[in-house]
Amino acid sequence: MTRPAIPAAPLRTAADGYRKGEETRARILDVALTAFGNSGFASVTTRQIAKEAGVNLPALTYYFGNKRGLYLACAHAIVARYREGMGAVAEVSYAALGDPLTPDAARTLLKRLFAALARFLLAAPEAQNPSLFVQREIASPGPAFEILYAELWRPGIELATNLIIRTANRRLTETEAQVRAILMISSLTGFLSGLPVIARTAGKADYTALVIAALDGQIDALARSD
Amino acid sequence: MTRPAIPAAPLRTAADGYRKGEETRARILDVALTAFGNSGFASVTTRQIAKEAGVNLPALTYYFGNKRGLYLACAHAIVARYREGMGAVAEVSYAALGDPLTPDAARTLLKRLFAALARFLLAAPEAQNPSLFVQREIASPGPAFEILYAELWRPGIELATNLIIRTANRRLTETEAQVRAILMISSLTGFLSGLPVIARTAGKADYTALVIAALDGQIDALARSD
DNA sequence: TTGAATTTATATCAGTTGATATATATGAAC
DNA sequence: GTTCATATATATCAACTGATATAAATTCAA
Repeated sequence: MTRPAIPAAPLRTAADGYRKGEETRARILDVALTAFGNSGFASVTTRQIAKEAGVNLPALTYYFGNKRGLYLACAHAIVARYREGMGAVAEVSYAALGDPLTPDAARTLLKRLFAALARFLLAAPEAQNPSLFVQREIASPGPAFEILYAELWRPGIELATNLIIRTANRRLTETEAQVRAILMISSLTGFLSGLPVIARTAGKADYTALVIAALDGQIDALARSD
Repeated sequence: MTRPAIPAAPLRTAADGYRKGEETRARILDVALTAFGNSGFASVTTRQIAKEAGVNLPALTYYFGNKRGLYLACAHAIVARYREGMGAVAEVSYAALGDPLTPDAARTLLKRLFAALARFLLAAPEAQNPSLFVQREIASPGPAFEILYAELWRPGIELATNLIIRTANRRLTETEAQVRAILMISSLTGFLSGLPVIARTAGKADYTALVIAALDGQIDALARSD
């Protein structure tokens, strides 16, 4: 009983105690994030991850308990990354939803929100796209479904839905707005999935600007009463 | 050498010769389509498919050579299903692209195309969504990438792109139009991925009508010159 | 420097996977 | 009814997978 099932490593910070372990842990997590995100839970073997991270097999068990634990750690890391990249912008919208909101103001917030999301997602290195991980887990629930659904998917769609309702000047059902919210978010994540394929034929344009322009157009269309 | 590596079954029609084999083959393919579509190539074991289809393991080898062959057969079946469901509508648009086309006419065609796609995709039983299979293969290329890319993805996006260019009355770059095409198609496929999750909280509304309405709104927005 | 906790490495296990050799059953043609 | 291609079933293999027991090495604090 010299070694606990899941060591206390995650509980320590990088500052105190053994630092090298933290680096190894981070390296494994980074590799796993990319691998799982691109290929899914079952397609990736623990040996692949270990090899690519430059560690041996038991290291994964040591740091993350088991494959599932590593996968869950990836999910938590993704949530943290989203919070870091989108938390501020989302918070502004959340706060604004408390008070009454003119359609114009809501529209501005919605545009900012989606522009931020587009920038956040398109900024990530192409191989390490967090949205692919999330998409996969939503499409066919795996070990990390609950986390990603509760921490990202649901609140994200709820926020967008509420903003859309306040943006449209004609009355809009909760369901109608929700459908539009999901369509807009999905368009972004789906675009990212296709991006590597697009870059095959078309050159590398500044897709961020183009995507934001297209989304702005969609948001403008919400307010129109036809 | 009594049995060929891949038997001639696929070459025969259901009408002549041994019919029972055709039915077994179809049953396996149907199960595989659902399983692969929902969980991906690696997550599904041949034993699962065999059990669910009510056959024993070597039957898969007998009819499809190997797991990869079965997966490819699924991809071909999906292409055929798309052709069956969308071929006519797509053909009309293709034909119209030959002649000059007013923005209004292009818009009508585009609306028809996307309405047909929405109906086609949302009509499929929720568990057997062909777009999930395609999405997965595009996002992380597997054995069936080339087929699905060449037969579905590329032509679909090309068609939508050309119609969008003719719909927008202000000049639109090929790339700009392509981005919009991918965003619109992705929104649909992404919506489908999320549908089972949505049905969790919200009841089963008539999403088809709502989705088509939203897409129509997006298409109308294309023509506006802001 | 010593000593204990942390971190890495070796060897190996039991279960699963895709695949095949082999045998038997079924159906159609003559 | 005999015959041959078609179709299904049994048993088994080699490779791979996730995981662990075990030991060595490293790191930091005292």
